[in-house]
Amino acid sequence: MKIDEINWKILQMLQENARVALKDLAKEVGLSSPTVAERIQKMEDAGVIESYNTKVNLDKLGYSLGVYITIKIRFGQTQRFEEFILTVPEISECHKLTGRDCMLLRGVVRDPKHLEELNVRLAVYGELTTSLILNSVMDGKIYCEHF
Amino acid sequence: MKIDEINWKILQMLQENARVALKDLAKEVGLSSPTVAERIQKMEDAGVIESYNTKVNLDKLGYSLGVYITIKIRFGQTQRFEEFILTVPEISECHKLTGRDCMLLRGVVRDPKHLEELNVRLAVYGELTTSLILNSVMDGKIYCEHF
DNA sequence: GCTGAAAAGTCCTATAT
DNA sequence: ATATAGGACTTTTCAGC
Repeated sequence: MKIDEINWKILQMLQENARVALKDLAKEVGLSSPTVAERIQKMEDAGVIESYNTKVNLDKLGYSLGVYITIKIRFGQTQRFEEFILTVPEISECHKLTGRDCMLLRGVVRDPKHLEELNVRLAVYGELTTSLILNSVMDGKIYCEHF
Repeated sequence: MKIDEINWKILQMLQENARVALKDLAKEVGLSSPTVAERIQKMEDAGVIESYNTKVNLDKLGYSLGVYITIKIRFGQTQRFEEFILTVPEISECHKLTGRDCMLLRGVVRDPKHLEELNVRLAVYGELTTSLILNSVMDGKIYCEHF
């Protein structure tokens, strides 16, 4: 799919605020609303626009510790682990990586005790290495041009 | 901030689709549109709703390799690194973690050559360990209840 | 804190270039 | 492929409960 400068601008604005009005997008890029709507529709159909999400601040809801956990899955447990991890509410990301500790998890917990409890649940499937997020310098940047 | 069952439902629907119409939210939770609008406004003001984002599929735009990179920052380079990393278009997340290799980066590149080129730019600031994302089992799950 | 109705604003569809 | 305009729909405002 070809993304011209206008579509990059539209993508940039949608990334900044998914609820922006068509009319404002249209004004910004210098096209009419129907045209912008059509361009967005095409990007959705092509899968370039995957979804419109709302970022919830879990810290404000009492989940103040962010964690990354690597797990070296025990032999033969991979499939069972992948099914299990989908059901764990504390975990929001699970990536299979190259390297020794092949699974990387991102999660959120209320406090150290909650983390310990989460670790126990996960440890069934393999050896864990847990790191706390001390500070997120950047989290979910906007892509607005080719690089 | 107190999040009752209705607000959780609203948050859940907004996380699934940030562009959902107020009218549909209202119908789903059994309240009028103005009430739902007011509840959303309050959650925005309280910082519980942080932002409305659009997820762009970078794979479809030619950036087919996702990577996690840990970097052990050279002594004294932390601040310079944190300023630098904000300007690197390939990197979308940067977290300071507990543990030995204190910075975790998430990025996206076109191909191995592009990755090599990115690594060279980053290696100025410390020792790198790069892992490719082979498969994302889960990426950005929806939180829809207390746990 | 919620509702309902009216006003304001936005979006969609059809038509035209 | 884009623009314009009218009608349809959605959101917001506000008086009242």
